Amino acid sequence: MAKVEFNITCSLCDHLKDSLFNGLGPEDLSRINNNKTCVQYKKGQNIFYEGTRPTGLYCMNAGKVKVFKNNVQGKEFIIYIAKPGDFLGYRALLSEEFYQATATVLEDAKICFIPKENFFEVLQKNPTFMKRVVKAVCHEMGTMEEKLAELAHKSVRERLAANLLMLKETYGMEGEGSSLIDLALSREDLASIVGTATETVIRLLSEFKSDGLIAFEGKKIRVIDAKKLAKQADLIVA
Amino acid sequence: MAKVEFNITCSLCDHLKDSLFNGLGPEDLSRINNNKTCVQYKKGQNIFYEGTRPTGLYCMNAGKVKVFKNNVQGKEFIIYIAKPGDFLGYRALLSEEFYQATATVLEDAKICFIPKENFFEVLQKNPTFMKRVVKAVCHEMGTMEEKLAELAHKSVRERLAANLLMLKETYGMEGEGSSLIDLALSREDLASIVGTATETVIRLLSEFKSDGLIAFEGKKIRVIDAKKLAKQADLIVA
DNA sequence: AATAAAAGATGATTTTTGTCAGGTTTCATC
DNA sequence: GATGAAACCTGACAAAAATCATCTTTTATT
Repeated sequence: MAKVEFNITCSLCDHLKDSLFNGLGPEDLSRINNNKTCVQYKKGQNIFYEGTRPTGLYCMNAGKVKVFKNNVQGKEFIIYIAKPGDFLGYRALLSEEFYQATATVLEDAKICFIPKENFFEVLQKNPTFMKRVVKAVCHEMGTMEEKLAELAHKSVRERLAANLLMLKETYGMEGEGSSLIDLALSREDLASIVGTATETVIRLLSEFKSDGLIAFEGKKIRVIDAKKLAKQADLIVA
Repeated sequence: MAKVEFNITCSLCDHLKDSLFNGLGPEDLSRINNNKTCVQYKKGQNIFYEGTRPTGLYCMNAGKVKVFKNNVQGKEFIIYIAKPGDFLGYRALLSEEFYQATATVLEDAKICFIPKENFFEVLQKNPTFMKRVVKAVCHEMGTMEEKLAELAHKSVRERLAANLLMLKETYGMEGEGSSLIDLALSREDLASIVGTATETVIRLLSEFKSDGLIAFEGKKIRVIDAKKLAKQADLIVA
């Protein structure tokens, strides 16, 4: 599959407002813009690989990308799912380490690549931007701490419920009293998010479905009763 | 218990070399030094509480502190253990959020407090320092990603072995062919690190002991056979 | 030193979850 | 629209780990 390039101007990007680049002065933004390369990726293509060295920053313009680690037996654990406006691969770039995870396209994506020189240049010249990045990184760390504690002490049922709610928050399209998670996730991917076996996810999902908490809509999941789902997540055993 | 203050000069601090303050110019360092308050804490005392707002940065001079989250049933999960030279509470400070975890003294500690104004002042005036902090934060994030994947897909036995090795790396005092983990951890605390029940830790530890992988020395654990322990950790089931 | 409290240990039991094996359905491709 | 592959589903079973109960040892406190 050949790389399909495209172009887009940062200042006109639909997702600038959701991105950390938002608020950058015209000079800084054009420095980013003039040095970036934009590529279209198909579902299943890889953006970067665990164990390789980062050479720049990826910024999502369209689609969804999963960032995951493989364990010895080849089981995946999905660390996060990137959506338009998100940065990709900044952790390894900023810690000056190799990538510790692999990024694979879940839904056809358009992603811009900013060479590290240009990113670091803007970062160093612009303390406000630097501060914003630090704040975002530390916030992200907080959600990871949350996940750690959850993984340590919650049951699979609770974690699945909690993750469905989290996905709803991030990818939910609100309907009348319900919300569609706009993300074509396989059961296997969902299992890799929750940290469990695919079969277990399947069983629990159909339980949630028969209890009227969720519904299936093609490849997507609709959250029908967020309150009951929250009860399942919170270990408020009643 | 009354607060016991003490004083120490940053530039003369034994742990400056291990700290992120290392490399700071004399002017910046004295700004930190002149505004800090140093307090001695006894085992069991709390440094900060989940849900409260950070007002500055803690910097460890002596002792050990655990940073943990409590779940609904009161089960602890220990996110990390801070040692001399480490910063404490910087995540919530930099993300401008409430503390998401509680910090409690494990071994009598001396901890300096730097008001956030002064810390931010130095951070903003000194891009090199800022860069060093970002790098450290992102590195820390990497270890958390590692932990997440481990928690998701490894067995308790593997996680316990992996954590013992990690503790050895950080707190190990090297002896002849063995290494003492210089940390007075209760079985309960160890369980909170691994993310399991206390009884399970007790059982596995005594297995490791009878297999000659570790030995007990008072409240501390000596790693006798790191290689075999690594085999237990890696899921190289052979 | 006596006592209480906390930490550590062990056994029995139950629950949860992973694994394996066998199905069906869905989807993409020729 | 046939074919193969991938995804999805279900049941049976085994393994891992949590829970509960009880007991011993260690540590702290009066």
